[in-house]
Amino acid sequence: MQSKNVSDIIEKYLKQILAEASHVEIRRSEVADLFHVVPSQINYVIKTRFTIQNGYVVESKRGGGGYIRIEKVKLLDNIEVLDSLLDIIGTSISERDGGSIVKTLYHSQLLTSKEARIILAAIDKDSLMINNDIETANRLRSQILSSVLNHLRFED
Amino acid sequence: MQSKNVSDIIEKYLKQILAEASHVEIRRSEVADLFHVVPSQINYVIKTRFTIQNGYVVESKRGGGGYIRIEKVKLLDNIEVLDSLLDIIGTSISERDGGSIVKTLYHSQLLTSKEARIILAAIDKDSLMINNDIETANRLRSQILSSVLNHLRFED
DNA sequence: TAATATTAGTCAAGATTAGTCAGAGATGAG
DNA sequence: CTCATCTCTGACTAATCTTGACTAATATTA
Repeated sequence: MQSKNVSDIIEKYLKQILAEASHVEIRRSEVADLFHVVPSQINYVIKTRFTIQNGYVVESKRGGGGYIRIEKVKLLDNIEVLDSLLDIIGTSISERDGGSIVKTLYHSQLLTSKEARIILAAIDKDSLMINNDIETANRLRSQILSSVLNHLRFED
Repeated sequence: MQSKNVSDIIEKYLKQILAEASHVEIRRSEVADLFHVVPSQINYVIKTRFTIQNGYVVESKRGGGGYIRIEKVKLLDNIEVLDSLLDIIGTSISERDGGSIVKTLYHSQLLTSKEARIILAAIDKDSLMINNDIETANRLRSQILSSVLNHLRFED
């Protein structure tokens, strides 16, 4: 099962480092040079293979001394509930349904009551209303809830 | 963790002092000489890394005997600082400044690390971007952060 | 008080990184 | 063979760091 494309090879290279260390910090252009590809391909590899769903957290900085840092996080067991809730959230969700999602998470003991209240404050109608546009608020609510749920997959 | 730029190194130097003392007082030109940079780079380091968002208060004096003094403030002792943060949030705030505020709240033990990560997920650019409009995202971020901070203020 | 010396502040240009996006190219299933 | 999807490229964009010329405030000296 040889890797047929460079993206797979770069992925393997990074994961090999991550097998021994909890994180890896690279200079984008150096890794691109190493594999004789354009720098933006590194972004492609990261975007397609080091997602939060797969248990990776990526951060970066531009400018002098810039870097890309990939961290491997430990995924929790028993998170099927997150996937089913993510399906329900979809691309748009009402305040009422969003509140139900948060309650479910609380009752599943994935959130404390304080954490639940923080999220409710964030997806409140007043926080998300722009130009009195309910549909936009619903879209934003789904984006925020999805992002939060994806971060609940792991523990620090 | 190789700080490849001088600003990071100067930041680390100052924070090392602040880890032991509640404040640090420097002569700008001396620190600039120490790291072989122009004096105005010290201003850059302070402006980007020792803001009130980050939990620091800076004062200075020009002329003979001039100095720059950096003080680490404690949120728990200073309700006024929470007000300052709300002022800074205003009606629009960047992802960077918003992130700094959340991290400061965590370091001040007003948030657990999980609570901080939930908020960071909620105010992430990807969560708030609608129609690729950064200014709208900044406005939403300020609304969400204000809501959460006000919630924290009236809690135990 | 006025002139001079001694500090720090501001700002914008240039350098140095990473990010985005649309389109071209490659691959594989049917 | 064709279409859908994945991979790869490069032009353009954005963020961050570094520098230095100019400005402003304060202290000292004449």
